[in-house]
Amino acid sequence: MDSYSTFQQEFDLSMEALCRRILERHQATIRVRKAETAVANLARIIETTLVLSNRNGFHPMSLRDLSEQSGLSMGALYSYFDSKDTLLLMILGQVVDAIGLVLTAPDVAAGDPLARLRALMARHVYLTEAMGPWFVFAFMEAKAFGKQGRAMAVESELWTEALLRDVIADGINTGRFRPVDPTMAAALIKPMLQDWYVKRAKYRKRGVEPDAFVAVLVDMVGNMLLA
Amino acid sequence: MDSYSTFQQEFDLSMEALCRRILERHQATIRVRKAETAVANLARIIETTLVLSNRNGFHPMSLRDLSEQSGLSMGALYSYFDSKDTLLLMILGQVVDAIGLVLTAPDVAAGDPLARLRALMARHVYLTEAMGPWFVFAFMEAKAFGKQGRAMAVESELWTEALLRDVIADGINTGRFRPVDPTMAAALIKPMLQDWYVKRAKYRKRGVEPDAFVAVLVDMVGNMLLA
DNA sequence: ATATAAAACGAGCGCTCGCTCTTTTTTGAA
DNA sequence: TTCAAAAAAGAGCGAGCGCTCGTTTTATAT
Repeated sequence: MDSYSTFQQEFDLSMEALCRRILERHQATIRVRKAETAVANLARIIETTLVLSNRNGFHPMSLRDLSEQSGLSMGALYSYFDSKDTLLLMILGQVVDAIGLVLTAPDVAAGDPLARLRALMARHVYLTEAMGPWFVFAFMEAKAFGKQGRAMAVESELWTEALLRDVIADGINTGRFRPVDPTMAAALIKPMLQDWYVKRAKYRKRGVEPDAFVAVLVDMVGNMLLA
Repeated sequence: MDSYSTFQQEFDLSMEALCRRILERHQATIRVRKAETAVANLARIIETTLVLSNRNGFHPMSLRDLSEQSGLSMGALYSYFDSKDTLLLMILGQVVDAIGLVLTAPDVAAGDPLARLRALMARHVYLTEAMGPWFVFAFMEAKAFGKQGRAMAVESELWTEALLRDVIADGINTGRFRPVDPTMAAALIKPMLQDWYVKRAKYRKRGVEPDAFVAVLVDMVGNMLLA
């Protein structure tokens, strides 16, 4: 029931849906008026950007490469963003947007601490499974956007960590968890969650599916924390 | 006794020592003959490269930036490497070199499984503490070197993971650890170790020192694995 | 069928990049 | 003090970058 397939039904994180959100947030700079056309081409642009950037990095990707691979001309590209940096910001912004959408959705805050922790971790794994290339991009390229990008990344990191920390603190206060330092425990759980998308290829090669990963994670974290 | 300060006495990972190793490995391309001069300037070059690259990325760093910040002319720089890619390779290669040096050193393989696991994790934390910017650089820029760099990174990742996996498997076979999947356990421990250098600023801000981090890690992993 | 607006096109602009090469400075043995 | 070798210097080169803009193609309404 609380599996990846039900997650996919609950949240629409398809390329089309994500690009529709991007169009909304960047109406001011996108010069194409017909939403249908704009979303379709944004999808082509961003899909290609994620592939090329996750191969060699965003900076090495030239806009001529992007033009060639996406099938849109240089001029057409610049109908959708006013600078290469804006393209980067579109993707980063949508990642932050999706994190907020998924991790603050209701029902995460119900049940006993371990169940809530499980739900939070599962959501994180499922979210990054659905938007793998987006998260890899954000993780690797946040610093390329200078102070603003770095600050955005740090803020998002600390925010997710705080969600974990609060659940752990609750577990300790109700006596279900050992009296560990909740901040440190959260700080150590976060990188395990991130590993799912940063090293996705490794898990794929070993045949580990999202739900199997969540199961192992819950087992390990449970033993780490339970009194 | 088994602390960061004793580690520092055991392994010389000073900038000078590391650059001397780089000079040895790249004698063929480095045109400066006097070792003393070469090591001193390599140190300036690499120190500056790490600072500039970890700020905005290796590709965005121009060699004119590097020249200006390091105080060496364009011509002088090209006495130490024959291309920007070679400079990247020098740093990546020295990271791999140091991993091999530190993690295969004797005495890691003695004692009971948890002690050996502790020793391995401590060494990893201390190594990445001593060479923080090097590891951040390698982590972020490995893909910028195409297939060769990616392969190097994956190989190094799996090699370290295998060390963890073998100790965990031993622990399970001798009945000291719970019967978990050793590969998955190792796969989850690795990102916690990497977090120490990837998010170093966060831990610094919270006043967490290397030995404190190791202590928390051992506590958590111990509860994760002990029968 | 025609007019008009929307969208896509792609050669070309100015500029900065990685890299080279001649010249100048520094070094150290005689 | 001299002078040849070693090292550093930095202007200059062609290539390729991000980005623009006059033109052409496509879509839509009359």
